[in-house]
Amino acid sequence: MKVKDLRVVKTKKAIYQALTKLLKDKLLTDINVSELCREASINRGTFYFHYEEVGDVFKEFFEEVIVDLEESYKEPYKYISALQVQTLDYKNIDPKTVRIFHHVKKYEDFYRIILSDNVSTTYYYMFFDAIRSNFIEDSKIGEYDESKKFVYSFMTNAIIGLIIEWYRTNFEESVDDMNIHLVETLNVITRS
Amino acid sequence: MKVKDLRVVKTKKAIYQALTKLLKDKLLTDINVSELCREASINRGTFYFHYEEVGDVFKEFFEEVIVDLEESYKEPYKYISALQVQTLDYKNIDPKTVRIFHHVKKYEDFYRIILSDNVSTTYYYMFFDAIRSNFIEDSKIGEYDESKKFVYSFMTNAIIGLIIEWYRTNFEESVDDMNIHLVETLNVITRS
DNA sequence: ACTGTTATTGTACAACTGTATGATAACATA
DNA sequence: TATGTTATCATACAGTTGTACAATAACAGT
Repeated sequence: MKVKDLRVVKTKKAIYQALTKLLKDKLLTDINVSELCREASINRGTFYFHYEEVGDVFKEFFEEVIVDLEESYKEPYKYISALQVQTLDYKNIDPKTVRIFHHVKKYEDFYRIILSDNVSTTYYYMFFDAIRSNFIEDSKIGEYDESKKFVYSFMTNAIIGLIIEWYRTNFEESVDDMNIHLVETLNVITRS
Repeated sequence: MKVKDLRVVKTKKAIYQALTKLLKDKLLTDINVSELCREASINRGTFYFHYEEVGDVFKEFFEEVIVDLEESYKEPYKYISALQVQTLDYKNIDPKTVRIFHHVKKYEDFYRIILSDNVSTTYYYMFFDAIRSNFIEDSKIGEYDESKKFVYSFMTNAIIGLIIEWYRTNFEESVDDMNIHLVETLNVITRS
């Protein structure tokens, strides 16, 4: 059984490095296949043997980011927020949502691309589905409640809404700030 | 002063009709400039005189859809929901949100494209900003409350989250169904 | 080491892209 | 009606795209 063909490993590594380098200077949308292959020193035909477009490579990047999102959502949370120290008002926050904020902050450079204008919605939906899956696994033990699917999509996209606003403020707020915004928002909603 | 150059009007009309026709058979992503110009019987150079890519034409389409969204959000609401007749439990729904659902249903064919995978996020953000603006104008009289911007983005994207789920069920639910989903979702959130 | 499989390369091709140019026709205004 | 402006067209060009093919080299299993 083939575990890893060294030729493929080498080729993909070259492509990854090339894309990483090019992304430092130009937008994902502005990078074309020829340029990427030139930078990676691989034949263009080889690229098409593995991918269809430049975005597919970025998609593989983002898939690893999504893995981190899922891992950090599941693992025991050891981060002590300054908020939790200061006051107990925030104790009833869903403590897991803050991990999403941490994750986004960690991969800030990626989310600047994913949430930017004029990129494919594919990455957005990858993000959406990942968060939504986490929410579902988190709330139900065992069976999936079909009737709740609108609730999950509502909550998932609401959180992404906060992250979009975060992105638009150039990620200036801290993770704790984002948590405060979430709590305040939930307060506004439950009060109406 | 030039109000409308007949040449431009004619050209754009041809492009609009061509794009409309092509969209019946293929995805927006699969329509290229050459094909569009061939269908519209205009010179390719003329296209580039007005636009940069096929998506720009669709953007003009969607801008009109957005105008309808804003109009229908503002105009006095005359639609009597079966829900409002049946029960009074739903009287405290934000009555204006249902208009968004009506609008999406009305332009279902458009939102099938906007919300589909692998299209530009540009249209998503146009939709997002339109709804968000409406929410803001709706809640404040006069000055804009900067501190509430996360609340607006949260609520806006939450509603779009419902619409994404609606899209994924192929818009099978009725507008009233969507209203029920919204109310149920808000109930779940306020109960937690 | 041998053999069949497969990834990579170079090359080629028709089609599309984005831009530029000059000619022409439609436009606006005096 | 005459004149300057500008949208459209035809053409051209270098570069990209997606695909195809044969040759070659790297791989996996016997």
